[in-house]
Amino acid sequence: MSEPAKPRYRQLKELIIGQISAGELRPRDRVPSENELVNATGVSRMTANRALRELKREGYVERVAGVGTFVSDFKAVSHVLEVRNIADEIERRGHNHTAIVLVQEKSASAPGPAGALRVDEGTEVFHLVLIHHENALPIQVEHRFVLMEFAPDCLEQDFTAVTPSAYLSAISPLQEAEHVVRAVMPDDEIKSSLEMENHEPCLVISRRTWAHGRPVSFARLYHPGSRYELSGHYVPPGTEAFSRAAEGSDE
Amino acid sequence: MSEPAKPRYRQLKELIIGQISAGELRPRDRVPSENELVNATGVSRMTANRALRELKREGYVERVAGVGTFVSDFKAVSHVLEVRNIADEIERRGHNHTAIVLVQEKSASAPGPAGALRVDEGTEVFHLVLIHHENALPIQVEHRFVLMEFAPDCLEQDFTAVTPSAYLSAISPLQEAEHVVRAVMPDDEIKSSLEMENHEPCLVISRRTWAHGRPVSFARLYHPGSRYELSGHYVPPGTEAFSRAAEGSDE
DNA sequence: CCCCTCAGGTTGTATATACAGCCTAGTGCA
DNA sequence: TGCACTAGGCTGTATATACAACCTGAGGGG
Repeated sequence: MSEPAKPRYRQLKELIIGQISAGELRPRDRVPSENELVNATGVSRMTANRALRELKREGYVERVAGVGTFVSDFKAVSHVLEVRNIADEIERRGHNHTAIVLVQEKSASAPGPAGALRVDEGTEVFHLVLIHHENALPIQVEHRFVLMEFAPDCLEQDFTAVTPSAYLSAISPLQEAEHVVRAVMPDDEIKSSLEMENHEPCLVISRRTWAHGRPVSFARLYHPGSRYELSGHYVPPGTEAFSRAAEGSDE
Repeated sequence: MSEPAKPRYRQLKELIIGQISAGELRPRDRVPSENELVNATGVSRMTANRALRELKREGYVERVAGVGTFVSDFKAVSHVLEVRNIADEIERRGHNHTAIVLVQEKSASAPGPAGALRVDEGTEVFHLVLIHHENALPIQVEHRFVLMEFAPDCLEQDFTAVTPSAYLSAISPLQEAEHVVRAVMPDDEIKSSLEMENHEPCLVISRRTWAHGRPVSFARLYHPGSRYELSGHYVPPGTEAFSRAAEGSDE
């Protein structure tokens, strides 16, 4: 084996995860305290603390100061729909990304985007429409609305080179995002842009990004429903559950 | 203020996040090393280490042993589509959840589920079909396939009382899940079960859960596309980005 | 000119120690 | 019986120290 000896705090974590996984420790059971782990395994308390602290952050256990550490009721069956920069997404697949800009203008915001951006209906915002291609196959139509004060040079950008998502991230690197996923029937414009069959449904991801504590950008991302799948395989930073599952695990 | 004095590692984190947020530290910029933080702020190196280690886990910075710490290109615009137990989901909204069991039997697995569960086509698996209601409105059709060896008493369960998801969690509390989201046109059975209009599309979440290092359950969850929305507001444990955004942040 | 080596800075881990804050259980007093 | 208090265990944080592993860049030898 190519085992350069796992660090001790990791061994401790895996020991405990193993006991939980094997049923020796059941939900709500008490996990050995830091000092008990010190006595049992010979590590220092700080090492035991790190192991338990990380297990807590990962959802395996809950800790109460003065009381103890307990196995979580059930590890949150988690998630994972990471939708970031479609260009990156495509690059990761080793494919080629190109984009066509259909609309790049100032316009009065419609009720939907206005509500999402928390501005009055009719407020001028930047409006973008792009078609993203993966190896010449249209894969996403992006309708985006951006607060003018947030990105004043939005009209001068070349969004075939840098996606709006990447551009906005560059302006304010600390963005949070909300996503809403829906299935709809596409209108004719979307349908032809994505070269879709007649009665094929469409997956719409509405994304709102926040900066400085308020929404600054709202986008509707249209995908051909059956052609493109959002896979749960990608592991966002900090999500360790999936990497464990992926790397074979039991030892 | 009701400030019981934040711990120093937290102050350090907020200091650095503040500098990134204000643009003083830009993506790819070098963040002060642990020792520099020690000299600058007077904390011990272990405290600086903890601050930087957590910032790394949260996606703010990247660290390279022997080189330094650097501001992330952009904080992964993250995610959040948490799909867990639909009953819990409905309860959280303060509504009433009921379920109808249409199918609960052993059956030979079709190619799709067989592939997902990594068994041969035709292998006998438990097959469930349920309709979930939120306040008498049909909200989800659940087609589920479970490995027989994993849940031998699957036929005796009353899934109107405990959802399959909760039941499986109880059997093996440590489950991981993958999700794939697609939009499709429902077949007649789904369409009538969900009381859908004629050409309304359908949101399908395919979920595969893992236990003991292998897939044990595969489900297709059908939602009426336009009636039900998966909101990104829920904050899963360990996702600190959203809670920060929620609690007001700048201090 | 290229390659090797080595020094120094940086992260990653581990330990021993210390104190604060929280909670529980039990003691003792009224 | 019922209440107040306390001792002890537990987590949370902080520090000082140590060594290993890693990377870069400078310098020297071929």
